[in-house]
Amino acid sequence: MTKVEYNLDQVDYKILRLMQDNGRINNADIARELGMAPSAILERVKKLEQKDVILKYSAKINPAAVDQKLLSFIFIKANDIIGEQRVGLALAEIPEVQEVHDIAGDDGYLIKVRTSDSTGLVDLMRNTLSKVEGIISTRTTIVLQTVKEDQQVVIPE
Amino acid sequence: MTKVEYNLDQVDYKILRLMQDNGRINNADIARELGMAPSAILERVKKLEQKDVILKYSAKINPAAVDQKLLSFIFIKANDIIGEQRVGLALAEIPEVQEVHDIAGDDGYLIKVRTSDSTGLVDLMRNTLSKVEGIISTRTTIVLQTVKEDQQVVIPE
DNA sequence: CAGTGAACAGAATAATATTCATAATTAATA
DNA sequence: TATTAATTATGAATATTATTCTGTTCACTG
Repeated sequence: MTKVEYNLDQVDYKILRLMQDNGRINNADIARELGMAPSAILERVKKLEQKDVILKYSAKINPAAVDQKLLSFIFIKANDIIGEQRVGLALAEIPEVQEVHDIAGDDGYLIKVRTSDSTGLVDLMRNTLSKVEGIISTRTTIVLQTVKEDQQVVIPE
Repeated sequence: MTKVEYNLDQVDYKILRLMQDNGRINNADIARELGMAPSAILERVKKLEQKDVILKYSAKINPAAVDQKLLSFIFIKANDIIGEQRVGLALAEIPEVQEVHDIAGDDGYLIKVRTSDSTGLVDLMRNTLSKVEGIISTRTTIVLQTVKEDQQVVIPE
């Protein structure tokens, strides 16, 4: 049980808002925005990283540009023991699988998968998913069009 | 119809891999990694941004740190006309809604929502979702635990 | 009310970003 | 295939940021 206290204040929230919106914003700009010294911002940001408030920085890449045009969600029923998650972890190892969620109700997982096209999806299911021990059944939902897709979180205050 | 040619080569792919993994990596480091001059990397990166291969940079924030501990997926049946997407766009405006996908089959949407807890979810559905015109029905799936969640895309070669 | 620690400012230094002129490479074509 | 044009890279110079460090303030505590 790792109970963590984050203890964030207004300034932290403002920094997070700026960095969530632009992961490459520099300390100088944040400092200007908040009317503080860049060195102070640097300290804050480092602390936010250490406290695991900021988990990672990443460049969002256009899936179409790297030929990953098909997005699908797959519900997977598994025979995992409660609490354990052998299947979930195995699914998480697959590069095309962007998300693995343990969901309530169906003793199963919901995963998000990106492939080049429907052929790629079929291949993935045949060659990779089928190799995962403990999968009982799957139900696939194809995405026709994505209206919004980000990881932006609502920041308080 | 905006048909785009991305025309990426090995070097671009390597850059994308590095930047997807670390959105704050600097040109100097990329240059060292690839055995090129930093100025050349800068040019490449700028081109990747202009071509919309790199869509955005962002800091991934720990949802728990900002009290957004509950993740849910909601299937939404709507009476949108095919091709149009009034409902989808309205859903996309809601800050708690991170994703809106137009899905095949059910003439509906699949959305991903983050709230503080189940109370927050209920509030959102009562106060915000219910205000969206054209929603026929919803079916909610609660996430108990997330095993993996990123936007990393498989980069060729 | 001295002592301690956290947070910030400001100055100095180190590192990186950016610009630009030139060279190398590649592609196009006569 | 030689020649030109266009693209891409280099390397040096400069601008901007990151980072370090010292000193100050302020809140808290014994």
